[in-house]
Amino acid sequence: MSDKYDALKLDNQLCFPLYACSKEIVRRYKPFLDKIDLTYTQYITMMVMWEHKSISVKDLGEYLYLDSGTLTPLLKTLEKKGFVTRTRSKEDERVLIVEVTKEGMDLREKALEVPAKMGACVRLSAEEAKALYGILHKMLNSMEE
Amino acid sequence: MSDKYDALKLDNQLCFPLYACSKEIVRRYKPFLDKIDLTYTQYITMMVMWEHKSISVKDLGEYLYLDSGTLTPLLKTLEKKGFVTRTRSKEDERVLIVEVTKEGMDLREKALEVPAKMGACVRLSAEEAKALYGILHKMLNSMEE
DNA sequence: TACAATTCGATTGTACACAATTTATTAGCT
DNA sequence: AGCTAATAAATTGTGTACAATCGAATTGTA
Repeated sequence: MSDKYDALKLDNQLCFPLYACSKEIVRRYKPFLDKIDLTYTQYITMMVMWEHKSISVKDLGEYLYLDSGTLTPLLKTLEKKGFVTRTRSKEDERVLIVEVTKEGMDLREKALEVPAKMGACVRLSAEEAKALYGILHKMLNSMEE
Repeated sequence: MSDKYDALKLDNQLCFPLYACSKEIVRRYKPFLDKIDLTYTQYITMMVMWEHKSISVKDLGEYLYLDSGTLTPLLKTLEKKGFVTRTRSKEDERVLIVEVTKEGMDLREKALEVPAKMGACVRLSAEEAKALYGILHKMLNSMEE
């Protein structure tokens, strides 16, 4: 019933459902995010912008677990769409400050329906959601070494 | 303490830690997978190949939640590396049969250490791992509509 | 004050992901 | 049999991800 290769079976992986679930959920977001002209990564970036208004690329990357290779082109796209501005810091020219524009803040109103609509897609009980949230954050913290 | 925008805060998202966790874990796999010349996606593809030996691209995609747009180039890479062959089915020329080669099966031996090494990276208790596994599979099932 | 080390963002290159379209083949229907 | 619909991969185009490297600016230190 069990052999030495059991640990290499897809069904026995913990990481694979995590990876698959993550992708499926992002796919579920797409129809709602299309309406406000954002991709999922742009959406979570805007979440940070809505809260912080002004932030460096470095700090943004730490919140989002993304590096400049991903953020630089993404922020240029958001700038082109008019949702953020990108300006070098006066105090330290190495630092690039990202700031949310009025259009970016206006988008927040339209984005309000996204979490509501998505909530209906992910059918988990309150206890399951809480357990999942706790375990994922524990994993993330343990991985920041 | 709470406002109408609470649902749009990164900290209140359930999907974001899922997305971040998934990426971080894939990043953790990299050093181990580099040793056997596979990316993470190629690794889970080989897991299916090790179990099934022979399978169509369509069935492979259903196991992995991936479509031909991702699988076609990935399988061509695995073919170039000598781990699989790609042949049209005699019964139905539309179907492409992927088969694992001897080199592909040999790789399984070298891959055995990967789950062992990764287990040490993901510091979860047995109960947490089991709960996570259950919740993720419930989500995946509920999303297959 | 020189200057080596560090930091920050941008760039480059590789590899996914997935929607949308295309092409070839097969199945279903009359 | 003839034609339409459906199916399976491949292709195209856009957008991440991330390692590695680069270049400019700043810091720490002798």
